[in-house]
Amino acid sequence: MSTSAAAPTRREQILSEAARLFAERGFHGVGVDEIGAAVGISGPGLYRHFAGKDAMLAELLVGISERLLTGGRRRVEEADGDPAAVLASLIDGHIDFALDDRALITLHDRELDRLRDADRKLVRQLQRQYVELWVAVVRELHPGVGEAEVRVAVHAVFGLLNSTPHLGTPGREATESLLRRLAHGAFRALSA
Amino acid sequence: MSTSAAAPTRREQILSEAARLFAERGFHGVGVDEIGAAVGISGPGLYRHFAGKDAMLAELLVGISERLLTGGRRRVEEADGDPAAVLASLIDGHIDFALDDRALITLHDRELDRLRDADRKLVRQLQRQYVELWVAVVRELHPGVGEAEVRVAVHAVFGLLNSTPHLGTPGREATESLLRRLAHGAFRALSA
DNA sequence: CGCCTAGGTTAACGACCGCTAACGGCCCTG
DNA sequence: CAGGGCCGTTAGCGGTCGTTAACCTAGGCG
Repeated sequence: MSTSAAAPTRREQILSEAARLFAERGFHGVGVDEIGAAVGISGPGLYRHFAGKDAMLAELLVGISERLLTGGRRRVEEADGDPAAVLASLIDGHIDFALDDRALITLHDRELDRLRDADRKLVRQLQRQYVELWVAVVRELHPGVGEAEVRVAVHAVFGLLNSTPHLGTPGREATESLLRRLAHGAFRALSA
Repeated sequence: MSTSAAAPTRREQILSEAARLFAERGFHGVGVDEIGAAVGISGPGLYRHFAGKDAMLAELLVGISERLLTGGRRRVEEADGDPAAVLASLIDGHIDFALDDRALITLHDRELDRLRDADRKLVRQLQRQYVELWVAVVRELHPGVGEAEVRVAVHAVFGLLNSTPHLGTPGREATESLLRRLAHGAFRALSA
């Protein structure tokens, strides 16, 4: 394993707490003093680890987008040739991500506009590539449906899967299987 | 007609522009000067119409929640007795709302925590009642499914329908019918 | 031992922001 | 025509926030 670590480094602690706070109260609603306090240091001590508050948000959003895209690509390769299996795997992966990192999911489509231009463009590009993964496989499964409609449907299913932050989960397993069924049901209705 | 007006009053102008700006850059990311400039007056002139920035957000969120709930109740009454017709009507109504007032949909689940305690409780209560409308009718249609699961499904479909802000609509009619199909497909998969 | 680096601390600055104060013009009404 | 809301304006206050500066301490190492 390359990027996994047993004990989280200080940088990772900060990122994790910042993600939680940003998701709870919004980027502008959280002060650097609060982020520092959440990891036991106070205020400007954060600047030993990050260039600024913007840099934390940027690293979070770029990281999410990269992880989503990388995981998606791996799943497409693993189930190559069988579009139905690819789609099922993409759905499962997205559900895992949504349930494991609710805070990041929230940030992902909420605070994108707070980034500097370069970072925002990078994140947008990664997001777009991730969407293309889904669009390609869904188009294989529903050849009669136009590309624009498929794109809308993919975004809509993202909205469905990303709704997890709003609900008090009634058991991880049950939620997982329920979301899976709902997502498949939505796609199934595409060319009905 | 009681509340409709031909020419928008200044208050309504302000609310409309504030909604747009809040949705674009977040509540904390928009200054009162910007809101004023958007309606042609500048800065503190807003205080002739609202007690403060918080009051604008409060009125927006309470207004959305009330309109959603009122519209939902009306639809339940109109199609009384036929659960399938009620659900179809609720879905259509929610789609209309999502497509007509994207900015408000965005605010609705993004800036709730910026409200004063009393306002937040009111909005939460209205939201909960609206959800209950959906849960009741979906449970009638899927008697075998537990209440917690139905609630999750309803929230998930809200996420699906509210995904409209993210996409560049390819024609209002087409988007409307597409979202309708996806939502029905998701619910259909509930007890499969 | 002496020193450098890593990772903290507190103080303070400059910018911004929400809001109030004080003021003025327009228009309607008696 | 006098007066009073209504609806603006500008000036400025008080607080907060991101960031920098200056300083301190512990630990590894030649």
